[in-house]
Amino acid sequence: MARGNTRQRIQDVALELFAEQGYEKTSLREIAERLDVTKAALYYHFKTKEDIIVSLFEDLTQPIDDLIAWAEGQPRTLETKTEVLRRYQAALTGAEPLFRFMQENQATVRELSIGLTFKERLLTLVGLVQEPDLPMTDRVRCISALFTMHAGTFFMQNVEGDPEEKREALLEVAVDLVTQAQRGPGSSPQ
Amino acid sequence: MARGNTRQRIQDVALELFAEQGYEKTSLREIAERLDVTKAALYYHFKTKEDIIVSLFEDLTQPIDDLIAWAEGQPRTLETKTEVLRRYQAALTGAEPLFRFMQENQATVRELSIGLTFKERLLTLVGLVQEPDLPMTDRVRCISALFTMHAGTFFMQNVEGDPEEKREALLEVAVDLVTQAQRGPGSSPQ
Amino acid sequence: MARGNTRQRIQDVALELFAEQGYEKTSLREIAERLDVTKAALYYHFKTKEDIIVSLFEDLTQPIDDLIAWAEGQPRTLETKTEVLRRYQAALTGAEPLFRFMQENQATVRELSIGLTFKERLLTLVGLVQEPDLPMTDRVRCISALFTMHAGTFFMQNVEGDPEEKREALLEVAVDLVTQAQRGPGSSPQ
Amino acid sequence: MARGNTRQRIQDVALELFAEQGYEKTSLREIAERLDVTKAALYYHFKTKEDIIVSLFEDLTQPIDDLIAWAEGQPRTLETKTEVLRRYQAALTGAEPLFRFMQENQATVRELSIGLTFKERLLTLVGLVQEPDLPMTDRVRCISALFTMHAGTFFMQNVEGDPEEKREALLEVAVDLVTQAQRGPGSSPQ
DNA sequence: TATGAATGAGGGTTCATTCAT
DNA sequence: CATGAATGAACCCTCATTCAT
Repeated sequence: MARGNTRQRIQDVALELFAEQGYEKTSLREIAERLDVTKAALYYHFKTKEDIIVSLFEDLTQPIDDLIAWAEGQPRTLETKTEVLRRYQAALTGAEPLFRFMQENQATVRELSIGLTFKERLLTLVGLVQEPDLPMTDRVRCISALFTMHAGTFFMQNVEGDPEEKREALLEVAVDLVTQAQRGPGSSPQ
Repeated sequence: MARGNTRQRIQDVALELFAEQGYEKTSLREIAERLDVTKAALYYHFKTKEDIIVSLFEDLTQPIDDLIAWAEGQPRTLETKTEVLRRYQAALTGAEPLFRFMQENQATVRELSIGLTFKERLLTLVGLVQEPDLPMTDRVRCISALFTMHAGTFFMQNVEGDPEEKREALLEVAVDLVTQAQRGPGSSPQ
Repeated sequence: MARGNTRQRIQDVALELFAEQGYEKTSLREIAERLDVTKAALYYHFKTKEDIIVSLFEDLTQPIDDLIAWAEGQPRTLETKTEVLRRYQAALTGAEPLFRFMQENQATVRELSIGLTFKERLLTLVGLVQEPDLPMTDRVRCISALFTMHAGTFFMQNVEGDPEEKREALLEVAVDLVTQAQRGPGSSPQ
Repeated sequence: MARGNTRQRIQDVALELFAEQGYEKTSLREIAERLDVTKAALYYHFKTKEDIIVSLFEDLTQPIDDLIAWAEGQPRTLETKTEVLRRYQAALTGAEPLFRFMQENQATVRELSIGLTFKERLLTLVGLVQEPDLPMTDRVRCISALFTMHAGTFFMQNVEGDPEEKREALLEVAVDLVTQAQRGPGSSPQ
């Protein structure tokens, strides 16, 4: 019935299963069965199992690269930084299963070559919200800001409360951390 | 030569390989080969592959349970909370490979029954550094504090600087976050 | 651009690959890719993979059948025999890749039904250069004559020397063998 | 019942099937079934399918290396050369299925790394029955001598006659060729 | 304490082939 | 003439696990 969109359907089902059970524990047979096609059909659309996952990452990488590119063209003000955090959270929310998968399968992702690339991107992002030559404490604050949103997004699901409210709280704390780092040493509230 | 310590050696090698390559990608053959014994020998010491990993987690769980028990017997002052964070960081540092493994193989750990248990423990820990009925923002701060140390410990390896200094910075930021949360409602715009 | 010659191009590429890697190790995908068409396109020109190889053999069989037919119409003199060897060598040289393929993939060719046919043809050829009722030694000489050219053609590539000179030497030795067999029993140099 | 000899039995069955159907067309399933064991059992004894075939070749290589070593220690007389041929024929006869396999699966063997090695050995053998600086014709005679026995051994099965008698005839012709080459240029009966 | 030998299930991958368009 | 999409069968291989010794 549906046709021409098989590639997309493979990606969807694969992501769902990868996120649910992990990459290694998800077999191509499983993916194929859920799509009601043969394993061999998958190979018409993707050269290897790894190719499937890599294709998913490419879809993810783009928004982040866009964000980095945008930020690099802006003045490094608090407003820009806040906006970076806001957009990063949006990206996280928009591609939640993928990010969840990435967070929960780092050991796998690491061998994917794209894995390192992602860590680099995260470091780049950190660089964009922090001033140069900051004391270590403030650099940690910036890293913490990103992690708060990153990990928090997933961990907070175990916490009761309105999702929207939780998201806002995460962003607020992250912005707060970056703000404190912005003021630099000596200005932390006594 | 060495004798009676085979069980321990299996655990050591297993942890090392699990942390390096992930649980699913590490085969018993690999572990056995590195120990220069047969796969069958492993089965003398552990009933299944999962048993090996579970045994590792038990070694990890104890210190955290001790920490929780200790904290529950203390007054919930800032000093106590700071000490909780300090001790948690010590636990992290002392069992780094295991924590790293846990962080990078969540998808696997999740199915281990012990996995949920660990998330619960982390939530308990969060509860111990936060006052009841805190506004969402401050609850996020407490979560963030733990995550900062947790993820930071591993991520900071990609950042230049003296390890000791980095550790201290992580702790400081974490304590800072808890402190801010401590002041609780009334000090943040209500 | 080129048109109508696709069938020929398939044969060319197939032969090249079969000769290089063997029949079983050469996939239709490979052939198709090298021609920059789809696998399905091959099926427009050939009903099966085996059909491709059979078509190649047919092109080869003809010259040999012609040679046999010609020889059967000649008096069985030394001149005729020499000419048979000369023409056989010419056929070998002219269709080198195919003969090489045949020599190196006998196990495959054997199941091709055409395979037996070829061995028969070779035996027929042997019959044409040998007198009836020859002693075993002289029959071996005739077989040896054919083999010398056959295998020699390929093996001699590993030997240094001018190709033309090598070819002539092969023919000379083959003719020599047949000549010795011609003289029959009792005449071999004691 | 039988035990401890499984490795040997695998080799036997594998050789039989490889010789009969070719290497690529013989599946491990087939080998396993014929031995009434699981495919996995094969992998206990051999690391890969290729390993099986390589192990077969090693068993073959030894006698030839021995022959080469022996010949190199002898004076290069006609007697020695005759003995080389005789022993080579003995080796051929003793490991017939393997040689047959090798002859009929050259395309496969070629990629086996051991393949080239074998051609080298054959060239070495040729060197041992020929004087240095022989004219091309006589070098061809020496090559022809080896090929006569080599290919002849298998091809002669299609020829009627007592096997023993055929074998003797092959050897006689081979010795004859080497003898003619020995006398060198100018001595061949015109 | 350990090993040698084997198993059953399943993994990812490739192949020749088909057929509607 | 040719392609895009898919299939079914088979392939080699690896794994966790077992058990007699």
